[in-house]
Amino acid sequence: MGLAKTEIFTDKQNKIALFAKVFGHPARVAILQQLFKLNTCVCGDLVTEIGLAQPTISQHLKELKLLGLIKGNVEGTSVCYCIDEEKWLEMKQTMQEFLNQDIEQNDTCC
Amino acid sequence: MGLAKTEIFTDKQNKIALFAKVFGHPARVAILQQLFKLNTCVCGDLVTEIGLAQPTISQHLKELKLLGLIKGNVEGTSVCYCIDEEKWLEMKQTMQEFLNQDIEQNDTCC
DNA sequence: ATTATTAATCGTAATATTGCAATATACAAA
DNA sequence: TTTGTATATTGCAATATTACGATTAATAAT
Repeated sequence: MGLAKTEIFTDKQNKIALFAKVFGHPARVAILQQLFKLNTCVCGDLVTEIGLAQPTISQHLKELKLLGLIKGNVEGTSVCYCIDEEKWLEMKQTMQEFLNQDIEQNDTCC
Repeated sequence: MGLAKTEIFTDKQNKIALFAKVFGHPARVAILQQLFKLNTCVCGDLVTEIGLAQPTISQHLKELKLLGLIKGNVEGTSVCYCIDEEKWLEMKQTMQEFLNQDIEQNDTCC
């Protein structure tokens, strides 16, 4: 299979999984950190900064763009990518709600 | 390949990616939510609660256990799984540091 | 001892992901 | 218009993930 049975889960569970999945690769983590650091950034910078081939970076950028976490502006022959702050906030809230879960009662089982 | 080049990233970037990856499947999100809700929980309950086959749930539990986020206690013929609160806290701090990143300067590129 | 119950493991099919070389596209400069 | 520069797309090989049937292992109950 290799195919998640998304239809048996809630929208929220699928949403959390989708956001988490995109952070599940160190290259995408590194790209996002770079975009936060230098708010202005072209793809070429990322290729030299991170040690992956240009098509590979381009592919990772595509996934981040697909989720809406980043947006790109064409600027001559290069493209300027940056964080979509609104979407980032939405994602952050979804993830933090999940991370901040607390144990309801402690029935001392483990 | 299908193989991430972890050696070119920092330990922290790889750590974030590893934690995020385990949340990158709705079944594991659902399992964790169940474990938070009922602090005492056996694998069988999860199989009926979530709609996946027993071996599939067992496999997802294994991944969560491998990362240390949950621990299991044998209790007769069944196994009682629960959140490892200490590890969860460690993970939470790592992830929140990443999520709470802020734009450094705003060079109005996008 | 035999049988039932529960969870783990094995094996395997289907699909997804990662990475890159080669190529295409789009714009700028000469 | 040709040439250079920067990014996207295509195609593909290697590996990973997901899901589950069949089986095994371990304990409980009879």
